[in-house]
Amino acid sequence: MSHTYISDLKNYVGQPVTIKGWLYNKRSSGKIQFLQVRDGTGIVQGVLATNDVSPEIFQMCDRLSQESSVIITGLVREDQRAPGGYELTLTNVQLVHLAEPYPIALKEHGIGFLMEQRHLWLRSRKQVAVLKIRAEVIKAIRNFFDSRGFVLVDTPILTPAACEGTTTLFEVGYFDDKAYLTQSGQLYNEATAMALGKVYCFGPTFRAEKSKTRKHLTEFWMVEPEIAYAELDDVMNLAEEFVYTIIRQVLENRPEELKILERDTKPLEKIKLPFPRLSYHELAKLFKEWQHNFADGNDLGAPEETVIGEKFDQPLLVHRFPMKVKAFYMKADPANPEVALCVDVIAPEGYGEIIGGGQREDDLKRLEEKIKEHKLPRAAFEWYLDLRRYGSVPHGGFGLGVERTVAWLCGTEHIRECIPFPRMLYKIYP
RNA sequence: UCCCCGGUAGCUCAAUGGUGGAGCGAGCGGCUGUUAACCGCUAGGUUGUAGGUUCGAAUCCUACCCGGGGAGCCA
Repeated sequence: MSHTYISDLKNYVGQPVTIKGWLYNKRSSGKIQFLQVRDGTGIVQGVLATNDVSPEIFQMCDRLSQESSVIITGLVREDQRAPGGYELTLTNVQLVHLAEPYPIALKEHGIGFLMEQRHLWLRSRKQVAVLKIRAEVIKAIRNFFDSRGFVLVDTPILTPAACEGTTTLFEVGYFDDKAYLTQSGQLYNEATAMALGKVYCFGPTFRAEKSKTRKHLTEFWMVEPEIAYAELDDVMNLAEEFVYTIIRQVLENRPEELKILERDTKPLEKIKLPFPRLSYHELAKLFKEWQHNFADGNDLGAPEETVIGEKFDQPLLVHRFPMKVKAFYMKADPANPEVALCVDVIAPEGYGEIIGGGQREDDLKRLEEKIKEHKLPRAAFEWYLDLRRYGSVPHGGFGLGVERTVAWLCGTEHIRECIPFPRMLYKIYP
């Protein structure tokens, strides 16, 4: 049986249509009922009058519970009184399943309760809007790289050792051995970039750190481009064009969803290329001027990200951090070996670091020293060292966190709403 | 892992040492244009768990469990 989607109703004014969906809300005045039905593409109000349908159908509708699945048929009319501008004069309502009393009412709920009901919470308007924007961000990401000659290469989820050796990994059994869930595809991407030139990987990433903040998930999605023959400036240029392209595409294609989320789009509209760039030391000097208590030499923390969010209305590229606070594979700046050729992109409005990346160490000897300094198991990195033995070239790339980006664009308080089923510290249900 | 806050009806909350309530939701009834509709009635509770103080504990104390917020680390 063919049916129409609510998002297409504007093309059917004056015609009868059938909608298949779920009852979002209902109001009744005895002889007239208003059924609000959602189908994933939108919500439409159906008007049910005693004159238009049989008494059996009218009585059945009077008993409909929230989220009951229904198939409704009626004439499409334009009406200012209807939410959405269009409504259906119903001629038939078919009950598919009468829902049990629905736990999520159309009112305020606590976050703990909603997270327990995540599988049902996803049906509500704002959650649907967030998921559509997430899909748009992912589409923008893939389109950006695909249209620029990058090849999508999937890196492994199960890995034999820590990529960076610093953060805590999820350990899993691997036959008689141990394996770890990936925390980054970068090292493998360096290998594939030497094969294909420009590559990107896009997949889930796992961090077993006991982080408990609005910016952390234990399972999150990351896109990581890697480019052979690229230096830090190339990486920074790519990163800012990339972020800008995502913003423009979401503003262009998802205005309705941003509106549902009550996102003030002005701060997003005014983002322009190029983004401001500061070296770590320039930024440290600014912190001093602003009388912000910042220990020069440390990595940026949440308080610093908040200050940056207040002082800059554009994404900020911070480059050349001290080597000490960065991973072993970072290449030192020939002009000042104390700092790394790396870059973080800090989103405005306090959303923090959305990109981390830079140029990789391409010299065999220096990389061997760094592995020793960081006390990493050399044997696990022999293949990685091979990349510096056979045609080593300058190269670099970055990683962008999808949920942090979606949280920023949607203006959500917490990134847990930006992935369908978030995994967080001690939370894995549903 | 550390610091702070909380746990009372299905949900959101009130009751601050003296008879546990309201709104929403649910059930029943009313209403022909509702916008989180409205009006009336009904049901709904071992106050997170265990112990302690007290004539008397939702309320004070201790431990534990669970949740929320923040820090560090990171995307």
